[in-house]
Amino acid sequence: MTEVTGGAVPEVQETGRTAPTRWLDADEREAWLSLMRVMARLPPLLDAQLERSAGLNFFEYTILAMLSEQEDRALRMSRLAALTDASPSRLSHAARHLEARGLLVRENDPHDGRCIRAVLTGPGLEVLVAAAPGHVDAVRDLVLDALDRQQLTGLREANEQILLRVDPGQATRPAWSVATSATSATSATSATR
Amino acid sequence: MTEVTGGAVPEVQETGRTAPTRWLDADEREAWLSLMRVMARLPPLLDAQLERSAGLNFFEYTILAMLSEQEDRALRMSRLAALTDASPSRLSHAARHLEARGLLVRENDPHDGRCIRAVLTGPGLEVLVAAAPGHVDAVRDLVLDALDRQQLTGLREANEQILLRVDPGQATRPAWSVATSATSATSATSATR
DNA sequence: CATATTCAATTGAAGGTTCAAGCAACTAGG
DNA sequence: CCTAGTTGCTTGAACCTTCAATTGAATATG
Repeated sequence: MTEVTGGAVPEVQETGRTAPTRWLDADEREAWLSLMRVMARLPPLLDAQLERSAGLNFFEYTILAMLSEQEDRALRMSRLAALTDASPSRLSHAARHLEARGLLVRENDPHDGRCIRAVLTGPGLEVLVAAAPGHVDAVRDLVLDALDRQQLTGLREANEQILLRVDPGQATRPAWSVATSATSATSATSATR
Repeated sequence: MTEVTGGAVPEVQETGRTAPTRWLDADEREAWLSLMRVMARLPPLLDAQLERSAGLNFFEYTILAMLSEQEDRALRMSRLAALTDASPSRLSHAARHLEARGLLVRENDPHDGRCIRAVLTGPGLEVLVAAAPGHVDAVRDLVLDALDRQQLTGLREANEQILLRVDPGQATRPAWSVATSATSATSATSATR
């Protein structure tokens, strides 16, 4: 069988070059394992909650939330794809579904014939507003309320370091400031102030 | 449009009950957003690296890694599903693919006619061993080497708190101890000590 | 011992994501 | 201009995951 992560093992790399390959020590393994398990278990739970209570999956919810945060409730598809961490193709398929349900419409951009603006409809906003509280509660129950302020900061700091590697361009971050969180978006609800 | 996360908004819950719904403050939003983005971007990158270099996806790699950590290179399907955070169905489909490629075999468990033991084959171990270094390098590049020891601990602590909520039974944790990380497993390679 | 229930695993269909073209509309070079 | 190349988006096929239904084996109940 195997003792794990101990000795260095020269091995062929992806590129074909040889390298030492540093295996993981105990701390690194525990940290990596915990992240793997969160990544595996959390998204299905959020999906399920939204699916049950609003007939949306997490990705569809995020799309509507992003649109609701815009002043004109609209975004170009390419920008929307970046904000939702989705490929153009994935967004295009999802937008077709949402459009078929009347939750958004797509229209040509007058400034650039190539671009298409996705616009949140009234019914789309209604569905989002109805789904938001349950979703926020789920995020609280599963994530935020499990952490004290220090742990919250620790989580954020680590994840932001990781994002520097994983998403070097930081393409997905909204330019203006911060207001990207899919959850927050939803408060499109009431607080118009 | 919307100012976000500010005011409390009475709203109907999933269960139909009324509740205040505490929106997210700035720190919570930033933390949650960073986690969402890591969950969205990291898995595809690991998948792509493994797919290119070994013709495996992350899930298939994890299956082989889990098996390689066992003394007899075998696990019952249900146990394997728990260890890999997968549904029985998902594992069954994946096992069929891996078996078709000769990387594992499934045989009846003599102790319980209902159970099936998945066993890693020689070629399966070879594929895993060939894939391991590149995968570990990717995990280092994208995650571990982005963090100092304190951040690593912070990440782990927060994720373990989250897992207490997300996976109350802790069903997926290997009983014996720690050696679950998919990455570590791979060192089945050399270190037999 | 017959029957009902639970458990382990599989199956096929439905739904979502990725991948590799492909099609317009814009832009730059000659 | 006009041609070549780039950009924004869509499409269909292949792939993977989920969901509901099913089989067979073990266990519990009367």
